[in-house]
Amino acid sequence: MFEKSHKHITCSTCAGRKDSLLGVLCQDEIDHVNAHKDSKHFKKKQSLFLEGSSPRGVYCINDGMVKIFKRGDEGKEQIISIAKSGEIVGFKSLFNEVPYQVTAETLEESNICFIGKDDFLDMMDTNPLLRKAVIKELSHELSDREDFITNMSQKSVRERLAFTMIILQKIYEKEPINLSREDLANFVGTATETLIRLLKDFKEEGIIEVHTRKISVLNKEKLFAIAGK
Amino acid sequence: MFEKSHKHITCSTCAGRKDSLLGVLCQDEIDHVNAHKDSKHFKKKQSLFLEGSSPRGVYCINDGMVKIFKRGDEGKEQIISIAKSGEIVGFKSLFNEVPYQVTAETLEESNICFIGKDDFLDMMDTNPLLRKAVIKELSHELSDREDFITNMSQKSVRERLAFTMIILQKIYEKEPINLSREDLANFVGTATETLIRLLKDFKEEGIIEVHTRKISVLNKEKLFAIAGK
DNA sequence: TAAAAAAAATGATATATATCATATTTCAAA
DNA sequence: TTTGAAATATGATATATATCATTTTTTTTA
Repeated sequence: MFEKSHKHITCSTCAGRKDSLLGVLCQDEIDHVNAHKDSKHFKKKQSLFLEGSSPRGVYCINDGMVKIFKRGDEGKEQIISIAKSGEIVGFKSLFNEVPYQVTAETLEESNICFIGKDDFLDMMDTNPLLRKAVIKELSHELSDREDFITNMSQKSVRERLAFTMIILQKIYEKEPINLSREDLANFVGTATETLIRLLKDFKEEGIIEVHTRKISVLNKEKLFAIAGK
Repeated sequence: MFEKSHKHITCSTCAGRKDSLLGVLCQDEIDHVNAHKDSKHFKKKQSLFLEGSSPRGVYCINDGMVKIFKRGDEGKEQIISIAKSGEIVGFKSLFNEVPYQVTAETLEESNICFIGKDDFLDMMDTNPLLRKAVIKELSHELSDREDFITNMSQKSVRERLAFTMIILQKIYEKEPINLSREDLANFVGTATETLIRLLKDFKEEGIIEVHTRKISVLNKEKLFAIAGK
């Protein structure tokens, strides 16, 4: 059940934590985080942090969804990833000692906890498992991005849309994909109008079903076939 | 002077090491690496490792240049980065426990040392500085890739070429850029013919000078202006 | 519930870039 | 030095996709 209040969210009962980076923490550490973190309720379209600002800590999504994007020269967003419950965002720039290179903004109402930089870095120093998990996560994201680059450069928009729908379906699981056409376009890396037209094609080909903005995948196999590899 | 033999390369006299990831090692560690590593001479177009194969260690470029690329569905290469003397390649997949996601191949004759997986991971466990350096490097590369994605999706080929030339000039320093047109195209993410035509434009605009395959940048400012941001 | 604003959809058009074909130049090997 | 192969270059053409304009639908707010 969605909790709207500013009430404290308890780490030990946080459903997402187990499979997150913080799943490796011991009880002492969880207690410490729990005591020091900040629980906050975010409305839709609120930002957690902005590209160019200085990192002060990490954000732990208890409930909700967050888009991570960069702005190009003309201000157009390129969505890099979408994070949901159980995921931790904003830790990359912590190690880099540079301002955030991306912006994080909620896609829907969300409950998100904030863990201060020092608390997080201290845990990194003392907990080898956390360290390993962070390094592994960074490596994983890196190869993800390299895939993304290759897709961007070699696939058509139609192929990329199929690929993106597969990713989004994993994120939304049983729920229909619920993103604005503009966000979708900014994830695929295309113009909104082009995206809308391709979506129509997919609809006519029986690959997806659309209810206003919500999109359900009907034929995953076809998506795979279009996306390639 | 370029050393062609299979002779051992000595870490303590390796010019590149100081500013590399391994610049943080203490004397003991350097001695250990020096005793355990493998020095190898690579001819042009030899691969260090292949996408899909299992990581066995890391490669430390003493002298030479290496391209890192992925193959798209149709086998076309997308160059992700170019590494040169002093850089270490192939460490990402080490932490990921997955096969290499990219291929590394020499662009010219190179002397490259190989450090076994266990040796490297052991140092990571015992040397906090190395750990920090690796994490920082991963974070840095990550934001690099995210820039790359945004450029790919929002810039024209002409803009991307300008951007790529700026990067390449940093890599080649005073030397002219020495890459095949195909490699250049595969870095920019375009067709070879398109790349050649744009190169011709740049030449006619006095931005670059071309001697067969070697390209010198004459007007860096113009490149910046075209690349944007 | 109506009015206003935002998002989605459609249409017409322009163009950057890919693709295919062919010619020319450069390089390597005999 | 000649020969063949590979790389580079040029030309012609097709098309996917961006862009701009407008309409329709949906959502938000008063």
